[in-house]
Amino acid sequence: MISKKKKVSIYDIAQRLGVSASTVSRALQDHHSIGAEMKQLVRKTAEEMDYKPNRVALSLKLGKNNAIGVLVPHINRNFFSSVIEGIQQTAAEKGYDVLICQSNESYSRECQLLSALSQGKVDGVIASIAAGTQDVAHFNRLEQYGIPLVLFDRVSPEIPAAMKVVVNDYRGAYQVVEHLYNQGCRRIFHYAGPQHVSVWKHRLEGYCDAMKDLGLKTGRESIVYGEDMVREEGERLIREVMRMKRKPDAIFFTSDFVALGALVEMKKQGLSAPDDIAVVGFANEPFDEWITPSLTSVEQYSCRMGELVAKMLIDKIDGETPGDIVIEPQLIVRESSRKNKE
Amino acid sequence: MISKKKKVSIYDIAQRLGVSASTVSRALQDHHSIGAEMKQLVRKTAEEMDYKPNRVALSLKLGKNNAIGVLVPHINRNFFSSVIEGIQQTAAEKGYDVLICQSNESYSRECQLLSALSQGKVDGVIASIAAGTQDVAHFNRLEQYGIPLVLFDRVSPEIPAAMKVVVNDYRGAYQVVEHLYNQGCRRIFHYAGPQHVSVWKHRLEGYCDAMKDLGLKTGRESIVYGEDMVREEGERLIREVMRMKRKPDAIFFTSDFVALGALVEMKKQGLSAPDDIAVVGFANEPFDEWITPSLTSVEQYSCRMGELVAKMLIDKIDGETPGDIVIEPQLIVRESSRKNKE
DNA sequence: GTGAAAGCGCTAACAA
DNA sequence: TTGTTAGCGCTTTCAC
Repeated sequence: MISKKKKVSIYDIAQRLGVSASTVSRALQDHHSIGAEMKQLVRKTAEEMDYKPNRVALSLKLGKNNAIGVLVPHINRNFFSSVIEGIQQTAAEKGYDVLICQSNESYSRECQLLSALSQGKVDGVIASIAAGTQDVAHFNRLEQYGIPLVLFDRVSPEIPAAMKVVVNDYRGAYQVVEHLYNQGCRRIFHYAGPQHVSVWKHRLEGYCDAMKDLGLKTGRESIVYGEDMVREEGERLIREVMRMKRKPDAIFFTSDFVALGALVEMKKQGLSAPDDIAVVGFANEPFDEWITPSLTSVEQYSCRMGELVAKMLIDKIDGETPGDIVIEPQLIVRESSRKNKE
Repeated sequence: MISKKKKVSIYDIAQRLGVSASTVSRALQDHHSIGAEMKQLVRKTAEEMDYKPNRVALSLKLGKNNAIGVLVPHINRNFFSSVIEGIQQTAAEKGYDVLICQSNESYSRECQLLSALSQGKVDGVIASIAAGTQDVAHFNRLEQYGIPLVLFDRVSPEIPAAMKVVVNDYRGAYQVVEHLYNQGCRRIFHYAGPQHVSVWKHRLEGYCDAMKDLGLKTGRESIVYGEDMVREEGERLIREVMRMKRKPDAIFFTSDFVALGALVEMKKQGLSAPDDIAVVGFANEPFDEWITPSLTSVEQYSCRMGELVAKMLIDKIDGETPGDIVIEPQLIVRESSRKNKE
């Protein structure tokens, strides 16, 4: 390997030109106190010498990194990678770098990562809380260090200083039940997620209220609590349902993946959706429209969510105090729940 | 908002303890020249004062960032987000931060981002070349600045200094053709991607060689060149195929998304896969096994790829010179091409 | 075993 | 219009 070229600094330029470093610095910043010819000359020389400003030095000096940290449960999940895409987009436009971390849904990992993010590399943090997290004190600590925090999707009321961007999960769930009701379903079950996670809690509330408002009963049997929200849980549920004397005529899953498992198992068991049991998911994963039957779900506008959340954080970094945002979700009706063919 | 607490530095600790900053620094690093009691005291005080080392200052001083830059065409694509997940995992284990950028397949954006990544924030770069890129000089420039580069998946032979991690696309494609041949297909078409992208070029080569070795003809008609490799192109292709006098009995798509479009359009046109036309994709996207018929594809071990690529870059940063890696892909046979029911 | 001082690359008072 | 200087927070030689 040939010589690793020494990086060129403003001092090198200054020396070559016989001026001081500050002149070079100012010229490069287009400072008004520098003459046009000088600016021209400096810029030309910088170009020639292939000068690149050192952003680390800049950060240290200015106390500003132009970087934001993003902490999510998983990168490789359509919802989160879409949000990240949105964050990236907006951040890049505003000149911010994006530092990515994943908690793997683990509380201890989340603590570690937040602590690392407090070590001065980022100007603010965007996060979505891990499923394994019950105590959120570590998030509040961030603000103590003066690092603005914006939460999205999985939020907590116990982090007062954080701004929030969420989907109206309550409304989304409510609409799902209404839709199922309109399709003629009356015995509607709900597969709920762990209740310490905000989104799953709100969806359950939406389900319960809608059922009540429509005069439908929700009993012990009609609400099932999931754990990891993976495909296998959906398959398991269907096997359980097969053993029930009074089967549901619809199941509203709080996750597309669990719903997918259910659809697969239903096929295996000779049950049809929507005719035997209507099925609805949540999150509108891309595969929803490709599977058979295609899966009714709730769109959360994840990419847009990322854009909003990034904009909100950057505004906060700039000293503004934007308000929380609630995104209205949209029910996407597909084959798995459409009984009235119109 | 209450007072933004001033960050505590080693000087604050030193002052409180009536010792010098260097003592504190050394104590914190467990330097041998510091007495056990002193170390103990410093650590306790640091804890009490909630001291967090400033990693920016560290970077500047040491000339080492413990950060790597990742530049991909799109974050929100299963293949890339899986690779990123793998990169993240390994990087985190080795104490590296991960900075994410996306080129959106655009050449000019890729140039900009690489230039930004040369500004001293990262110790090395991992990249996969944008589809819009023909000239790769900007990648070679990185090495001039002494920033190690590792390419994955979409690579180029014209970037000599970069290490590479790729899938054996040639073998993957070759195996697809063999498989289709064994299923009785003889008129096998290939939907190829833009040929300046390495992976698509190699897949085409594998296809051509396999066809030749098996004594099958490949004519002008049998190779179709795609552009953006999206669903719609698959649908379009099937409509074109409908107009042909001699239809293919199999189509090997170089992308699962295009294959998906084809399957959808085939259903609409009343064609069945694999009976009328066997269909194979590439990349083994998660939805492949959920759609009907399930889609035969080629697994690329993307998450593992991310781990390897991160390890390789970090080794390179540490001054080692690891060799290129070729991952052997695996053909996953599913309904869309399985004619002999065994 | 501990302290003083230089310096990583840059900016921004303050001087001239 | 330009130069001098201090300092962002840290490590590390060199001295004691």
